[in-house]
Amino acid sequence: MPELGSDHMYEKIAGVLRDQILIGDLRPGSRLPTQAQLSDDFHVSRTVARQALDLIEAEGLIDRIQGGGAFVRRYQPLLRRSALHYRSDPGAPFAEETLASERVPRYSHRTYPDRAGADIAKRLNIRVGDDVMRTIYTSYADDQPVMIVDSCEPLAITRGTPIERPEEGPLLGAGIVPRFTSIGLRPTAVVERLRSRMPRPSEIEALELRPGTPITTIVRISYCGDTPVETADLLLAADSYELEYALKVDPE
Amino acid sequence: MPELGSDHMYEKIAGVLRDQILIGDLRPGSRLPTQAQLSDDFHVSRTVARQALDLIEAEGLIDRIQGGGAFVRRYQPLLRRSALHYRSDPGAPFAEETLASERVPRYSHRTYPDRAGADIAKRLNIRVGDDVMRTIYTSYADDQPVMIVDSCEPLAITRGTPIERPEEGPLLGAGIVPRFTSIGLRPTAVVERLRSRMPRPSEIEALELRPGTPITTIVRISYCGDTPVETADLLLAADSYELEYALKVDPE
DNA sequence: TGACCTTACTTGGTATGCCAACCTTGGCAT
DNA sequence: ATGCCAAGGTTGGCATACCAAGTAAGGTCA
Repeated sequence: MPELGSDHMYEKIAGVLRDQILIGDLRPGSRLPTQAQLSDDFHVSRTVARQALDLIEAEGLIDRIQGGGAFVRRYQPLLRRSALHYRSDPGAPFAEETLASERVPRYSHRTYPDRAGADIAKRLNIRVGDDVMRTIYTSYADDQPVMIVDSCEPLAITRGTPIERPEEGPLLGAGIVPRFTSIGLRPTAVVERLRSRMPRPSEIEALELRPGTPITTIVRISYCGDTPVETADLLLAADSYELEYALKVDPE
Repeated sequence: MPELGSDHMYEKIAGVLRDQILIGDLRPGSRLPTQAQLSDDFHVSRTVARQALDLIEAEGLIDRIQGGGAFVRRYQPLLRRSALHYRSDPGAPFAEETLASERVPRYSHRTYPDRAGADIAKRLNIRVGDDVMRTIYTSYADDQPVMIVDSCEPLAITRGTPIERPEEGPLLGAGIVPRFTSIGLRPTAVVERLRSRMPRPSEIEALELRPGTPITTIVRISYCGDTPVETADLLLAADSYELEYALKVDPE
């Protein structure tokens, strides 16, 4: 059935290494044979051994260090749960989900007033140029960047309220539900739209992505009834996250 | 600022081509310069031109045809909406979402009784070896495979009912909500857990994936109250799908 | 006009070779 | 013991070269 085991040597070598990695014969962190070793073992040139490593590197299975060797990559994703992020009680979803994986959470942010562009305006159902409060977060787990969030809230709604600046006050690090609830605008729905693809160079740099790592982009809009109260673009390193969506089926 | 523009020629060439593609200078479907052309233009060997193409191919930006050339890849994902799949009315979610993108839906399936393995048993809260009805779907849009679903339902629940075999009877192609509702077990919640990563060879084959295309795996469990009534493993071609989750925030 | 075939073009697989960059380790000196 | 440095090992970037395999286009033949 599966015609695996191509007649091309570089694919054959890659296949052997891939199998050893996936079977667990080669454990995470362990070192692969050197290129010289591989070319010896398989009776091919180093060129071909390198192509084989190129291949499984693009599959996200190994890390390569110039002068150092190739090593089996670890996979330890965080779990991002909708139930955690969009619950009512205050709390720090990101910190909790990071600690749940026994890793150290940290994030930085920058908040500033901005004007809505065409895209944001459409999402928030406001006019282009209208004032919004914009916050950009970078989240780290064990000092490794795992997520970047670019969030916008219409100032027409939040201006003058205690939550005008998201990262000030008692609800620091809390989700949007408790925040807007605190000003009497309890969110009723959140819509997330996601895509996964290979990253652009700027994204590779921002998330310090290694080769063979896809990213997931999420466009989020939070509603209170029919009015959008917040929108955000999330950028996640796909190898750092598993996403869980808990959906309630409405009764008729 | 962004130190884009490496000092390595293959990255430089890849950068130029990538920019032209992303800017839209090179339109989807259009042909890139030949390797010979590139090596001429940039004064490098064909080896380096090939490396540059290898790179943007791994990013999912181009398709290459031996003897034919390299072409800018198209991106036309379907939209998979939770609201569509888990609504109450009967209907054919996959057909609808495919037609919504003006493409031709088609799917094949195979249904057979099976025994639960450790994983399935745990998800369905039954014992290992218990009877389940298993159905494997392969869905196509314009004859291209875009999704594979491996679904299991405990026969302890469905045996003898009209929905024992999912793809028989009047609710053909319908979602799980109307199906289980028809036997008096209206599902109340669905949990989906997703991951994105580069595909294994078997997955590349099954979904006819091109290089640089990640996949998204979804583990789904459908509940009626606290009892799991169905579980499934979904495998999606990431370049064929955009996923939308509409979440209702529960009132305190 | 349509089917077929030849030919030039283009890409893919692989071998060699060379040097730069980087890591690792062991030895030396303080 | 500690720090520094040199040497060897290993990977990365790139040039050349050759042949196989596949495409595309034009010409021939029916």
